[in-house]
Amino acid sequence: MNKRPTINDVARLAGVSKRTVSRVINGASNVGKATRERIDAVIKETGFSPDKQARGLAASRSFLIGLIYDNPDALYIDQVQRGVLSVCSEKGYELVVHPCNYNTDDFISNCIQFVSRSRIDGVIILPPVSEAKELAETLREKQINYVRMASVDLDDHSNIVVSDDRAALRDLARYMVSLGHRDIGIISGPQRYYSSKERLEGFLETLNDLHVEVPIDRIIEGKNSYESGIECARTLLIQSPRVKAIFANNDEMAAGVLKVAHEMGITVPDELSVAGFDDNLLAARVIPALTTVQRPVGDMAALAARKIIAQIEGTEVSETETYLVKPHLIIRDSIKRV
Amino acid sequence: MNKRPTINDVARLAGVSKRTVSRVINGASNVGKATRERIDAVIKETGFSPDKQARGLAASRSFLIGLIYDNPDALYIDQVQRGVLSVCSEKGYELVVHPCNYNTDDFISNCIQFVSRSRIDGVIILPPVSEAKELAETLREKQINYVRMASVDLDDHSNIVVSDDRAALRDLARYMVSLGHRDIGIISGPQRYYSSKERLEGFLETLNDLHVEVPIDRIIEGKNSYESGIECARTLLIQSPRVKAIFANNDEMAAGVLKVAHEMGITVPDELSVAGFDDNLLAARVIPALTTVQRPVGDMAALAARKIIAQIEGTEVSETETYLVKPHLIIRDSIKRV
DNA sequence: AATATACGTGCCACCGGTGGCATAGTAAAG
DNA sequence: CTTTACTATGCCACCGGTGGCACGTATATT
Repeated sequence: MNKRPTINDVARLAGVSKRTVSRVINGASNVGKATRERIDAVIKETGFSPDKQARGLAASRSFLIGLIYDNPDALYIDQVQRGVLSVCSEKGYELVVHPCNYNTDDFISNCIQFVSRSRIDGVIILPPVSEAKELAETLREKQINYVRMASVDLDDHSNIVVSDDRAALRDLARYMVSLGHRDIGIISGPQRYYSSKERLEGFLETLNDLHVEVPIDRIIEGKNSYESGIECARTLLIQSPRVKAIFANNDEMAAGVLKVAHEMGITVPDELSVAGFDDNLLAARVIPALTTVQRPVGDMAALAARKIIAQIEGTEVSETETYLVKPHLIIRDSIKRV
Repeated sequence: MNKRPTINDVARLAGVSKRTVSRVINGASNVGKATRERIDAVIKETGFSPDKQARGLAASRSFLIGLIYDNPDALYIDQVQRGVLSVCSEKGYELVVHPCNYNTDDFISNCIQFVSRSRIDGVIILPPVSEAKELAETLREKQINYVRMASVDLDDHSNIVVSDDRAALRDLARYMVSLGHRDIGIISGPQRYYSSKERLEGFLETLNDLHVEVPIDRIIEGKNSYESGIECARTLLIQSPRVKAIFANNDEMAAGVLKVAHEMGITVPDELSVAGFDDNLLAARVIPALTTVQRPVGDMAALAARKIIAQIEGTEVSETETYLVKPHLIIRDSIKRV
């Protein structure tokens, strides 16, 4: 077809200079009303929309937002993407995804390359990569805009959105105890991650307040995978057969617990209660459906997107925009009163 | 820190014109060996890498590949993204995601806008959007590069990658019958999708060859969701209690069948066998683990990426590159010999 | 009435590359 | 020893916008 109209076409048709058209499309204030209307009309008529490449080249911007992660949970990623995109598309940005490998040496330079090569305007970093102190420092040094999503408050509030996992785990602990549970086992996440630590501590802290003891041998550190859940559940249930309730650091591992219980002929939730975390795809599908904790992932991601765009455009985030969101308990069938 | 080096810096340092540097970074053949080496050295030394924006503006390219989809299956999307990215990053492209709403009126213009605004070099279209004839036609008209992923061969082989669902379903049918199943029920997918039709037909066709009848009232059309699976399973199992095996069009619905069986006190696989499709996250986690069909999604996506890049760069895809891949049966615990 | 201030607009350079063409240098052909 | 034919390289315009500054005109100030 005929080529897309450019700013020059619009300028010619409206009988003004391209500079003025540029002002209009950027919403500059100092344009005469009549002129603005004329130009708007031409824009509508021709279907003109500015070329992001050219705009980017001239203004040193790309209208691209990067998403950096190293997370196996596809569902989580998907929710994040949708949340970010809902904001992006409205503001004229596009989302470029960049899964990476957190454990390689060139991980940081890889991310920097990614940003600088495509002139990405800003990046959103997902856990657990978001916990990498060094990455954040490098980005800050290079003056690259970033926002982290995390479970702990470890940055300026304009650079982070955190879910209060600890508070959610307090709720879960109270809930379990209120149902009469005293013999509790835990399959924690890797303690090198803040998020896993937060959850464990929030849980233990509250149990402690309620005078419920969890002997150290009833706490097993898992790796957050289904397989790891199976392994840990076996160890835990053999080693401490009196355990009547298990909290697993995520739904994947909780599913592993269900599997092992089934193998061992233990009925859930009659003989054993199980709680997960994430409200994964699995959670509602598994039998019995898992009682778990749901983070408002999409909302968090949208908030992160709003923050990064605010940084990029230099508009301050409104003070009402918070940085802390609280996950909430989803009660299903896997926990039963003793 | 100090700004990124530009082509001008490299040219100056190497004592040549920027045009020659441009030739080197584009792998043009007509550059003297000595010159090339000198330039390469400077590039390495300075860490120069060409600015995609500028390159794009000049050459009318963006080095961006778009991914268009309207698919609720996060796991599928995730696998696709990883597959595409493995090829992209190697060839210097980035991936821009664009979930959309297949059912809105402006769906097509929305996609076109997406492509033209960011000058996306080419798009990969996932099912079920990939079945939209009109979209493909519009793209072709506008000379936008595209590759579709689908379950039916409905385009030039350079524009499509198809998984042979029909063949996979033939295998599944043979497998079920070989295990003695004769009383088979089906929860199909929406028949307006080719993929669902292909699966149903492949399955029925083979059962027919093997002289197994499936009465029409044992075929129920579902909507591919878990909830729909539950609903259809209820109808089917109440209406035709003699059914001893069910094929569900995807794992989500198969999980629904499992749920209903559990509710009704029917043991799977002892009293009822169940098969799914997709090898979803659920498949292995659910109890009993689902026998299902796995498509090599990542490989298909990588192939699609290679095809789209070949189109963009004008290099023909090697003839050995096929367009057809065959899914394969994953045998787990949900089907048992009668 | 003269001067200062503000506003609306246009001109031109520039962002960092690529395309087309001109040109110098060198090798092959006559 | 020319003429021809390449090969290697450079020059300059251009892609489609934005930034900085100058300029003309209208309004406010003294």
